[in-house]
Amino acid sequence: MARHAGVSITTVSHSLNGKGVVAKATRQRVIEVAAELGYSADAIARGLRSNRLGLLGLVIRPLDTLGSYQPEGVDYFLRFAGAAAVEALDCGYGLVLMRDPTAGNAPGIALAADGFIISDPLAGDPVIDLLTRNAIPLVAVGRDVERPDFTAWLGGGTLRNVDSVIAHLHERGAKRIALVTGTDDNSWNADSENSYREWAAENDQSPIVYNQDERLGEEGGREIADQLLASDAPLPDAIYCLTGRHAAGIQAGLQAAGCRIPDDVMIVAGSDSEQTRNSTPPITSVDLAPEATAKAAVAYLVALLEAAEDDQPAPPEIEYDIRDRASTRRG
Amino acid sequence: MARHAGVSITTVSHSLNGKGVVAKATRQRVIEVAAELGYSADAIARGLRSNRLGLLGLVIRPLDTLGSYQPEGVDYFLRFAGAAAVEALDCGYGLVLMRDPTAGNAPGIALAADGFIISDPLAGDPVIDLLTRNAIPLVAVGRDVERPDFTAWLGGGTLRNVDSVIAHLHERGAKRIALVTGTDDNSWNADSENSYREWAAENDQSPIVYNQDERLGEEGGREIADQLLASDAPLPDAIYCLTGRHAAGIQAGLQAAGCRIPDDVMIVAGSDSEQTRNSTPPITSVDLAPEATAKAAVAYLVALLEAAEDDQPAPPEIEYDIRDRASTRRG
DNA sequence: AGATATTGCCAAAACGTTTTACATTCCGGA
DNA sequence: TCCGGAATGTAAAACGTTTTGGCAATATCT
Repeated sequence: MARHAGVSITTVSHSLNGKGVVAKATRQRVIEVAAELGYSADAIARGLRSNRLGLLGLVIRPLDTLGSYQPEGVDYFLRFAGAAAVEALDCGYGLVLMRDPTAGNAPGIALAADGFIISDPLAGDPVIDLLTRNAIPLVAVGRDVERPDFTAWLGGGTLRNVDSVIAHLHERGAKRIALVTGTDDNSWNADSENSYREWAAENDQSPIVYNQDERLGEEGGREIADQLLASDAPLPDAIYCLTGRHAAGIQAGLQAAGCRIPDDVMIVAGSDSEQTRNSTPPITSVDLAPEATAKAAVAYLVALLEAAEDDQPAPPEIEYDIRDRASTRRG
Repeated sequence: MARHAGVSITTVSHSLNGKGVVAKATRQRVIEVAAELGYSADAIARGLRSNRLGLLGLVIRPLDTLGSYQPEGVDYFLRFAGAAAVEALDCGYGLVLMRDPTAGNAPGIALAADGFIISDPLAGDPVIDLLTRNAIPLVAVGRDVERPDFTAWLGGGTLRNVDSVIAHLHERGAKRIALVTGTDDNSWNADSENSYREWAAENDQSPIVYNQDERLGEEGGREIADQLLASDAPLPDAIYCLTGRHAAGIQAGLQAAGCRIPDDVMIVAGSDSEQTRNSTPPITSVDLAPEATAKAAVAYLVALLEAAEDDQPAPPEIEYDIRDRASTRRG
């Protein structure tokens, strides 16, 4: 390239990057020759010098514990990943989806990313340890409940979802509201349960909480339905179930026992999915806005990477809507 | 690192990579010190030397033309991307989803990938040009119809889908079968239409073919329904519609005009999606097996990358199933 | 005219590996 | 005692950039 343009390697670099001092004419010529030759600087060599590859890593923790990366009907994460990849591209970065990079055979490329997005970190997440140890910037979606001083996370709105959902159910006439969470040790489960218990305490209701393994899917929901039916206590008149697949299973299980939805029991899912949209009746759900969240997370991370040390941006807020469906529409 | 272990940089490299000649004891010690320090070779520097980053690129062409990367209800591509990412990880690679790298502001990292997967290349696809010019190995899903000598592609089974679908419809009693394709200039559309026309010629049926822009989604399907209804020719008694969203729109459009599905017209979609699963009646569809296809594509590409020049592997075959639903189940 | 800036370019160092080719030590055999 | 070869380790080159410092040549000032 340098030979073709009749200048030094240095001048080529300066011309193409707009750095240094190069005569306009020379710069122009170099740019033309580069275009003609289809030349562009090798990203790896450039990365070696600058320690910036132009690559973001994405780790979706629930998929690590779920084992499968294609759980049927759970489209939240794939939509999240797709949207994140696109937003990254728009910011001039590539995005690599990875599994837990602390687990054994992570590809060497893992730690070469400029920054990371961790979706739903576990409590005291070792991935966050690894990254901070290597001084790699990261942004989390959902907080690490054991790391209160780590503030670069977004998605705090999920906390307020509990209140919105309870308000929604009250409005529709619910009196005794139960909560069903997953068992992953993340803030989505933990904070939701805490908020719920707070509300119960404030309203003199004895809390009704079930925790069910996310991996069990609809079948796990049916189990919860059985437990509710077998319980001595009367059935709640509304159930807030964080995961969509559990919600669909609970609804099916209750219906199988002759229980009418929404007239006997109303159901809300904390995460919209194909199952909640297409159950009969369709299940009212919180739309966690995977695309918007992903975009916000990427934009925030990029801002973090490109900001000066001294004026770090604050995490963006995200608003979630309730998709009002027949499972909470009485009469 | 070298200092900590009291050996030269060379010996560290040799020890960790199992190359060169190092005394067993020395190698052991180096490995221990590395583990203790949490040291592992910098992927970028290594990449610079070896020209291998451990990164695969994925370009999904239909999403480039679709404009959006999250078309509602089109889950094929996100499932494909997710599965590809996971399989890549299992093979020790990271996977980067990219847009058309020939279009302007591609991230520099684009050409640093070790190999590429191109899903549904266009005719004479410039992305394939770019990659071959840069000697980057690639694998396509679907062939480039203008590049008959390019053989590293899989998914030829889509050709046979036309036959299977027609056989299925015949079996259910269809006599006049219409075809609706998209307008993207790829082999999925082109080869399907060719196969259909061949079949029509062989069976003395005058072909009924509509082409509709993929981007129009269900609305585009309704338009086709209107055109069918407005046509002088009698309605076909079965429609094979390649995209799921068009199929759902056609079904809705015909139903709105009082046409009964499947009794008056049967419908088959060439690609399963949320719309085909959840229309009333549910639409019989070809399951394009995005996960299996993605896995096969990645495995094939990795085999290509790691094979010696002289024994290149052959592309794998993929089988597709027809999901038999009510839209083709008469009386 | 001589001193001092300014402009335009380049050589060389640095980034952290892998690879090649060579240096040292040690041993056994002549 | 000397030599050849095996065993072990290392120095140096190479990968393709960016960055730093400097050197001419030209322009500007006194």
